[in-house]
Amino acid sequence: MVTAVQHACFRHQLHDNRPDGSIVGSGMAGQSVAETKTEERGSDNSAGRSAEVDLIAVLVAVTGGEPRVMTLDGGRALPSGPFELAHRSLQSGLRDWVEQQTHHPLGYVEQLYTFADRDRGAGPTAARVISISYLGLTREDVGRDSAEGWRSWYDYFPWEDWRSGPPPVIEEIVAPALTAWAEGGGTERRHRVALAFGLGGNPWNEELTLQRYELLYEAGLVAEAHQPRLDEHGLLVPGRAMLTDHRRILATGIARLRAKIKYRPVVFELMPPMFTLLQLQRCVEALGGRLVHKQNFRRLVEQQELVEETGETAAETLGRPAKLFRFRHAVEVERAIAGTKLPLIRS
Amino acid sequence: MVTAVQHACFRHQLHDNRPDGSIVGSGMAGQSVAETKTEERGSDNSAGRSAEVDLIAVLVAVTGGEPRVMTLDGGRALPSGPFELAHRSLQSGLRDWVEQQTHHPLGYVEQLYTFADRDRGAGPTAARVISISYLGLTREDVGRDSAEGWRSWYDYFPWEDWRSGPPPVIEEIVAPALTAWAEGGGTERRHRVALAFGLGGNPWNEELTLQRYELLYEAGLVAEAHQPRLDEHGLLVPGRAMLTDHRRILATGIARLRAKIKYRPVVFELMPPMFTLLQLQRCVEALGGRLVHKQNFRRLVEQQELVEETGETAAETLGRPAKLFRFRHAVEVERAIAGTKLPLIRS
DNA sequence: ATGACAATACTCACTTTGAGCATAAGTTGG
DNA sequence: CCAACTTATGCTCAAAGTGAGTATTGTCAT
Repeated sequence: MVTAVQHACFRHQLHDNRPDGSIVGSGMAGQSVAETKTEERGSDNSAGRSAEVDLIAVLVAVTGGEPRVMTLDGGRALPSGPFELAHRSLQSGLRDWVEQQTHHPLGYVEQLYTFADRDRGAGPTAARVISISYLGLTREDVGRDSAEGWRSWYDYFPWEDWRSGPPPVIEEIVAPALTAWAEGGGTERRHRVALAFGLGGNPWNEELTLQRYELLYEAGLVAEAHQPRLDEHGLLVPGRAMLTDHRRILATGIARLRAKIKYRPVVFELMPPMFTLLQLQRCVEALGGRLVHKQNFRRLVEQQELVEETGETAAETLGRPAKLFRFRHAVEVERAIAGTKLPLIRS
Repeated sequence: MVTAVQHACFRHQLHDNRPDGSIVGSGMAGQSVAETKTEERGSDNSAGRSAEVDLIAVLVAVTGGEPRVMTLDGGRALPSGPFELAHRSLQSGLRDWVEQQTHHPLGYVEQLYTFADRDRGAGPTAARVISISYLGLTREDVGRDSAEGWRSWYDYFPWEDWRSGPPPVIEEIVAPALTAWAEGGGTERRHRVALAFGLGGNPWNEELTLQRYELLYEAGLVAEAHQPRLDEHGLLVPGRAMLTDHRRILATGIARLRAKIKYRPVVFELMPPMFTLLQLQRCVEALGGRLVHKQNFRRLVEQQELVEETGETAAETLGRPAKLFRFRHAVEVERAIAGTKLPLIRS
């Protein structure tokens, strides 16, 4: 526990929380703008008791060492559709829409977050919409009509890929722009920027994807399809835009996945039935946007008995042939037992 | 990562996931009942595009060493109300309802899960309802009109409190009943029961609260207010019932909180401004339902610099006076940086 | 054979945990 | 004031877990 207290936590007191529990404000004065942005951007009121409910999917696959997300409309939207009474459940509704729109079967799925504002996207007259978002993991079905909607998620967040060192975009564009913006916002704002983007000696934390996006949005540095702030500052951070708040939802999905692979064996949902340890490593690196220490990575995977040898070896082109492994599905059950990190008593 | 793979994970392929990512079925045949119970119990179809949206709160406090939850209606319901267009956001809507119904201010709040079925509670004619649930943490305002709706959450889940050893209910009632039920369900079902309840040599995992409840529900061993299965088996597991699916939502909240205190310093939301380390420990123990090793607990809290001395000591009645500490709010920011557990390269 | 390129094996120095043992500092009942 | 009790704090020790490298071993393309 203490652990109970081991990581980061943020307070929100009278303000809305972010999907990832990120910091919003600690009661200090000043950035009420920041604090109220996430779940409540505008929206006209009236009194009604029903709302339209949308289901949105962040469908992820990793192919060719790139993390990809399924998109529609030329990369501008995530698969989505309204929840209808005909749907058995939220998840089955989502599955219906995704399979219908992308012709891609959905495997592992988990709920991400429920948003209640679309103000970012719709005009001021837009009705209240509830967006229930899901994260889905699959293998890209190479060699089909697919490849169609799959795009590297780094197209949308170029500053998130640190696999070949700090992305130049940060030092060249993001950092200066954000720093300038933060000038007008007190220490708190500068602090948030430094933490999120690893400036001023702070280490980079790949899990803060959503916070970084929100910061950029708040600073008016990203444009979305419906709202091309193109000339406001004459300066925009690179990265492909999306409709309404789909890019925010994508950021939420990335953040969740980056955090989750660290404590649950979900990566395997993205791997083919058999793979080499290097392939597994590349997959993890693609998701995290960072390189990992090869030897230690293998040690972990093996000592945790997450995989088992298949007996076969990869027919690679270069170097010593690697053994092919398969995921030990048994761990799914075994690990259900683990979990705890409290300094428990007894045994 | 490998870590990426470190804990438990479950597959669901064509079935709905549980709020806590719990196991549902692994493609093996047999328990389709289990697999489809969570989010899709019945509900009549028609074609509509809007739904009623409810906000439900699991409001937690720890007083007198007991974890409490705020209830209404004589302990049969959680604070809740419909989301209306007049609400600024989901969270503010929730706050409005809770404060109006309980007269208790809401502090820390985080979204729990969105359910789409109320079949459990409402009759077959019930319209589609979306329930968006939240977890809230506060300090019980002792010495007010309050104390009113606060109930120990172990009233609802007696088998969850292991602070004074394995609860007798398990060996006496739960285990036999579940075992009998599992007989008719193949190895898989027996396995699930053993894992969830720590039978057959398996260790107890306090985080599986929701899975345990679901298992009991599936087995027809718990009754809810609207559906008092009282005589079906002539045997029911003890534990207070609630309206519709509120008890399930409560279980979801408990599970989430038990998991969260292990990696985020949220316990402090439940503590008074100043406290002794033993009080903090008791709070953690109350939540987890398990005892922790005192010395190691302190070591963790201190070495992680989660607290700082106030200089004062507690005016206790017994034993050596303890120092009073306060939470170091700075860690909220510092910890935002941490997070990673990948065997990263470089530094 | 010679390199190049990976896959694998092992080391080593710390750090982090799980479990206890030992003291210290008040309170309470003679 | 002393003995008995109760809780707070200090410390020790060994077993695991981690971060960073170094060394070897297979294969394929010259």
